[in-house]
Order: sequence, then C-alpha cells, then structure tokens
Amino acid sequence: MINILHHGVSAAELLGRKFAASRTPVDPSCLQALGLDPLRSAFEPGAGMLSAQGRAMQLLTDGLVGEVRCLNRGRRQILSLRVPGDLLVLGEGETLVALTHVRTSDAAPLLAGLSDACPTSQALRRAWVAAGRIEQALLRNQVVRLGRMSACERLGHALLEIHERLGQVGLVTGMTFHLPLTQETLSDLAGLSVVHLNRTLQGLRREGLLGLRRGYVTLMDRIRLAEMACYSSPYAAPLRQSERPREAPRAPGLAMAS
Amino acid sequence: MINILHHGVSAAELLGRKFAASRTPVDPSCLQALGLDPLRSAFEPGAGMLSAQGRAMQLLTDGLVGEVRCLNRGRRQILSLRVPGDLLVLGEGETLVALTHVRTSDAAPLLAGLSDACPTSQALRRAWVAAGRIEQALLRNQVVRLGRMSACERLGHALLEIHERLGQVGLVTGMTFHLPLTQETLSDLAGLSVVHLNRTLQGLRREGLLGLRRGYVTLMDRIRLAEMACYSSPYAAPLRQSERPREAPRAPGLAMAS
DNA sequence: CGCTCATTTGATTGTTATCAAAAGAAGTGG
DNA sequence: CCACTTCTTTTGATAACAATCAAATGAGCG
Repeated sequence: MINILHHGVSAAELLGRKFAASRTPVDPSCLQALGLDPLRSAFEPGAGMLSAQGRAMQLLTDGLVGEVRCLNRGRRQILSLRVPGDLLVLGEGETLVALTHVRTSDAAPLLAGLSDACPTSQALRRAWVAAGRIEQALLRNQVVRLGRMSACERLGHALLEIHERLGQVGLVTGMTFHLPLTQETLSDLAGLSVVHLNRTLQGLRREGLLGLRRGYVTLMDRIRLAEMACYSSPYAAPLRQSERPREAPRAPGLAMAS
Repeated sequence: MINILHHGVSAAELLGRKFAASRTPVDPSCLQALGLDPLRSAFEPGAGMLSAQGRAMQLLTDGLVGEVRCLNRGRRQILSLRVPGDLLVLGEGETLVALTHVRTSDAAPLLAGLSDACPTSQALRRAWVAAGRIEQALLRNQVVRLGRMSACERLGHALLEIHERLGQVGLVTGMTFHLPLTQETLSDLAGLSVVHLNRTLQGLRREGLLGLRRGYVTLMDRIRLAEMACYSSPYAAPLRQSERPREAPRAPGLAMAS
C-alpha cells in the first residue's frame, strides 16, 4: 500500500505524471535535466513553510501541505490541500502549513527552465499554464463545496477530488489512498466542526460509501459517492451542461421596504 | 450618485484605474492606444456570456456579472462577482451570467497588446499578472467566507470587499455604492437561503452597520463592520500576522476505532 | 387595475456547532 | 512492560444557526 509520506518517486517523475495527466505532457528527459531531485528539504508536521525558508517556491514531493487562513476565536480554514507533485507558492495573507511530515525540492531550477528560451521548454510553459488552470478549478470546487453542499456532500466530494489528484501522480492503490490527516485537519478543510465531521464520516462508512483504516481511505462505492456528492472531474476537458442553470431576475432591485 | 449600469467611464480609463490601484500603473496613453472602447456588446440580465458569443474574452465595463456553478435541486453558487474593469474569462465547468444589464468591450486588443514585444507593454504584462493575483486572492476570500464565517460576517465581509473593488475603479460615492442585485442573487453569492439572507441584512441594518435603499448600499460604520467581519483588504501589500496560527497535530492518524 | 416578481414575516424543521466527558492510540520514561 | 501523559476519536446532550414551507406585503410595469 502506497505511503504518501514516503513513496520512492522522484520530483521529476512526479511532475511528469502530473503534466501528462492534464494533457500537457513534457518530455521526461527535459524534466530530469532541470536537476530538481538533489535539492531537498524536510518539515515537521505543523511547520510553517516558505516564509521561514528563503526559498520562494518549492515542489512538494512527500506528505501533505495546507494553504491556511486563520480567523479570530481559533477558527481556521484550509483553502487548498497540496499533494505531491504540486508547487508551493505563498499567497498573500495565507500561510502554508505542513499537515504531515513533508519533503520538498527547491523549485528554482523549474523556474529557470520556464524562462529558458530553449524550444523544449515551450512544452514546459504550456504545462505550467495548464497546471495553474487546474489549480484554479480546484479552488472553485472548494467554493462550491463550502457554499452549497451538505456535510456529506462536502466530504465525499473532497475525498473524490483527492483520490483523483493522487491518482494523477500514481499515489493511489485502486480505490484506496493514504491520507494521514487528523479529523480536526479534515474539518478545517471541509469547513465543519470536528464533532460533526466525525459523525459525517461514520455516516458515510455506515452507508457503505467509505472505508477508513489507519490513515487509509477507501472509496467503497465510487459511483454512488460521486452521484451523491455531485462530483465531476476537474480534469475532464469537455464542458458539462448536466444541470439546469437558473435564470437571473429580470428587474433587479435590492430595494428593501422602509 | 453613481450608477453601476451606466457611468460614463471608458474601458481604457477603467483599466487604468484598476491597474493603478494594484500598484502596477500603466501609462494611460498605452491603454488608449489599444482601442478597446469602440467594440462594445450588451447583455440582458440572466444572459449567459462568452460561450454564446464567439469572443474568447471581454472586458466588463457596466453592470455586474457572476461566475456561476449550478448543482442539482436548483442549488446555485456564485463563485465570484465581476465588477466593471474586470476581465471576463470562462473557467472550465462554470458559466458567466449577467446579473444586471451589462455592457462589455471585446478584450482581444488587450490580449494583442500583452503579447506585443513593444517595451511599453512590459508594464501592461506586469499589471496583468498582478490583476490575476488579486483575483485569486478574492477567490480565497470567498472560500474563507463560505467555510468559516457566520451569515453576518459573510455578508459584511463580501460587501466590504465589493465596496473596495468598486472604489478601485472609482464607482463609489463615499461609503455608498450601487449594487442592483436581487436578494436571491446575493444569497447565491453568500451561500445562504434567500430568507436567511433577508433576515441577516435586516440585522445588519438594525445594528447600524448597513444602509440599503433602492439598490444602493451604504456602509454606515465601516470600521465596526470590518472588525465584526474580520475584514482586511486584499490590496494591502504587507503580510499580516494578526491571528494566532494553530499548530498541526504531532502524530496524525485518521484512525477510527474498528 | 392587474400582473409578476421581490421582499418580508411567521412557524417549523433540519442541520451543524458547542460543551463536556469518556474511551482509544501513541509515545515517553521509569 | 507498565504507568503516565498527551493527543485523537467517539459519544451524548443541548443550543445556535440556517433551511424550508407557506403566505402576506410591497414594488414595478403594462
């Protein structure tokens, strides 16, 4: 069973798989040539990343990282979850936090390769743009989950998404993947309280949709789960028009009597 | 009082203000030279945009547009609100919907200007990148609102943000701005039911935080509102560390007995 | 006026958060 | 190996919050 904290896949290989999955493949030798693999760092769970390091950007190779926003009263929201193969860039006003033991490669050589005039890096630039687009789509998914979905749906949707993302970089075993996160961490991802998250997980398990064992998640019935959670892959190319769009009002107002 | 559906500001002028506000000013004459203003389109409220038109990208000049995702059972989430000066680009799986009467300029000349080798377009490219960053930050704000904020906070936060965004392009009058949206539309933006949104609005008004009159919103007490809603400007440059980041768990598990 | 749509109100239900505490896991040091 | 600590998961009880249903009121328009 694959361990997300310690699989043997190199940084270049991860990138290659990820780019191939978003239909913008890059020649493996080109990625190898960047020389990412030797420049490693490691972080303890809970460690803040990037701001402490002088590094501007890193490639996540092992473990899970969260882009986190903290509010008052101890409230915390994980904006996005980063999985191996993802680039770590610090957004304004956010912090990147290691959610597990984490290892990274310095991404500076990748940046250098991007600005290279060499024609082989053309494909790299295209892949870079595609990756950015996917990342944006994932953030939009997060908005929909938090804005309009019930606890069950949020959780199912998020887990389906994680499964798919890990699958892109070859870190799943069939319907099972390693997700060594605290329920509290998951609750911050799903915008729920820990207690309610726990009960929701139990519900999904009772329904035969999910299996949980020692940090491993199994999608017991992916079809039914996807249906329940209105999930559709962010990697699918063609435009979906499965749902009926509601029409906007004809004579807008926001008038409010008085 | 400024009317967002029909102010006299040209497309080039809007862009100039917007870029200046994100501290990446572009020479006005350079923007004028693009020739955006003549190529206009108009949309009725409720109209889907872009996919119908052959146009790949448009610049919103008048009115409000929502990036919308529809789910089953008639559920709808507005991912982001676009205000005059914003670029309209269609994301995968989303639709852009005119929330009011809308007018746009074709943004093709802007794209041409971006890929221009001319040195003056260097500033334009920088501004383009900065605008993209801001837009991402706004989406992250939306995540936090929907994930961890109460109805009051969501609304206050969203309205403060809209006020600030409109202010950037000169479409506010002091603390008042034109927001000709249905409460149903607002509820889809805030991830609330219409009824609850209505009651929340009333609450904010009763608290003396908000004023609403015929499609115009007034921030009666911006300081108190911002404090209540944990609002901090996405346009502020320096990193904030106002809140205490919670540390992640030491020994992650997701074990679940049995 | 009569139509339609938007806002508002009341009543009720359903969902989720919160509080408190027990039970289970995992690591530490004796 | 056990006692001890600490963190996590789980359970129960309760309260706060938000959704839903139903209906009345108000605003705008032909």
